[in-house]
Amino acid sequence: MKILIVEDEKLLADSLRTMLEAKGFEVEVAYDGETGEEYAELGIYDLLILDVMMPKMDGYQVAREVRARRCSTPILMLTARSGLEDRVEGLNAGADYYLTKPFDTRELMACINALLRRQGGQVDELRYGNTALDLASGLLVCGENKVRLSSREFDVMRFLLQSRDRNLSKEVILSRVWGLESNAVENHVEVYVGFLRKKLKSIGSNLRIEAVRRLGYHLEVNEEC
Amino acid sequence: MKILIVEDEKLLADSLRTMLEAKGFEVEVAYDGETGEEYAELGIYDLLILDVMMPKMDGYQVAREVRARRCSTPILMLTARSGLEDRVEGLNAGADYYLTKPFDTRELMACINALLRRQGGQVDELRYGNTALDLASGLLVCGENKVRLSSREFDVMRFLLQSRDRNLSKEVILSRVWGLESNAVENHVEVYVGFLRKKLKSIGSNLRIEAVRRLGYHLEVNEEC
DNA sequence: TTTATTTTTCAGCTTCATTTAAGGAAAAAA
DNA sequence: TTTTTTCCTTAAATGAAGCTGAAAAATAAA
Repeated sequence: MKILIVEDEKLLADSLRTMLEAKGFEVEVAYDGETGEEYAELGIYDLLILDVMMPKMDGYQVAREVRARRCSTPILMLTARSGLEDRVEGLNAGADYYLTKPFDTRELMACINALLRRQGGQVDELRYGNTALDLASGLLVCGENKVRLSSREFDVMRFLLQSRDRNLSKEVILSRVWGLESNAVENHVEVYVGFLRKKLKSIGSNLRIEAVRRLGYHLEVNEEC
Repeated sequence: MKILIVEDEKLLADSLRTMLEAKGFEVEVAYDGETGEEYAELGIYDLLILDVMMPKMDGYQVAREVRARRCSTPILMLTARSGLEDRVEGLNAGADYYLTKPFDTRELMACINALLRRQGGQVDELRYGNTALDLASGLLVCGENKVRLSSREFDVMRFLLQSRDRNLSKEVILSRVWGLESNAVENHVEVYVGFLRKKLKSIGSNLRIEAVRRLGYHLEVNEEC
């Protein structure tokens, strides 16, 4: 699970990151609204945590922009302002939850879990076609047949499964799986798609990873199978 | 949109109902937890509003039972208890939002909208006639039939759909789709219009790309179809 | 350490979306 | 009518995008 924190106070941002990483989340941080929006719109996160009070571009604006771009990642708003108006504005801007500082760790975790649960985060396997990816064991299962996926293969497969029929560009897959800072190249995606195709075939899956030139990859259920 | 209110205080329940009905929702009320659970598990509601403090079966329990039955309707918890423990318990019981009384009407509406918005499942597509272009997958859809568009075809089709009945000269299409710096020629547009016509026909679309001599192309809905 | 596994790099190969080009059809102009 | 212009269609050429196998490098396991 990948979380983006948009927060200008480095101290708070870093303590949040530490806490979430301890809970097993992958975390990336943007220290201002513009960068935050840019990252968020990649559509590679499972959750956005936005601070409201930030210089230049505040959290409301980020939320509105992100939603205007039809990006539907859940948004948790975090702020010291506890007024009614603020809560209403936050929710109307596209946030899914509004939490006021100071907040308790358990409360934050409860919120995050509630939001991810709805997103489908609580499931322990991803199914599509005749195939399932067991999230706990990292096994790709089709009937009696199973293969073990390496960690990278697993990440790519999960992203494809989570995004179903949506088209994913290599760029997006790279930033989601290898991370924004990584210097991985597009051929990595091609190679891993190759690995996955081989493994899908080996267990008799009816899933196909289709390439659409210039646009990316997407999963499909192959009917004649 | 259908909402179930589970609330034992008749006064509050009725005022909520009135308010929500005024906003155009269909509302049903259960005055105790057991009835509430029973109704909720029908799975016919778009949202549950649960009071926490109720005789016999409280809101937490209702939420837990409903979730245990794998019913995923969004739950809004409503309560006078504002303690941290309560909020955490509510969220962990399966609620999606926790609102403390007394609450403002606008805030409640903002919450409800936030929850329903998420429920709606964002689809972004361009519709016209009996046909839709799914922007996420790049598919051109007409009822049961779909075709995949190539990257160029997609760009041209999107531009045509965005401009609806307006007339688009080849020059404009070229500069918009191929870019200003490109050295593409007008025949490219002609060829791609040909491709799109073929694909539109293949899925039984009633859209037609009409040519107007010297002026360009525009989309039309063909009535006799 | 050695060995095994996973990830990255790279070069050559394949393929198919796009481009090019040319001839035909239809409309407009002369 | 003939000529000219504009649009349509088809088919072949091309080139960039994607695929693959094998080796190198990195990482984990024994």
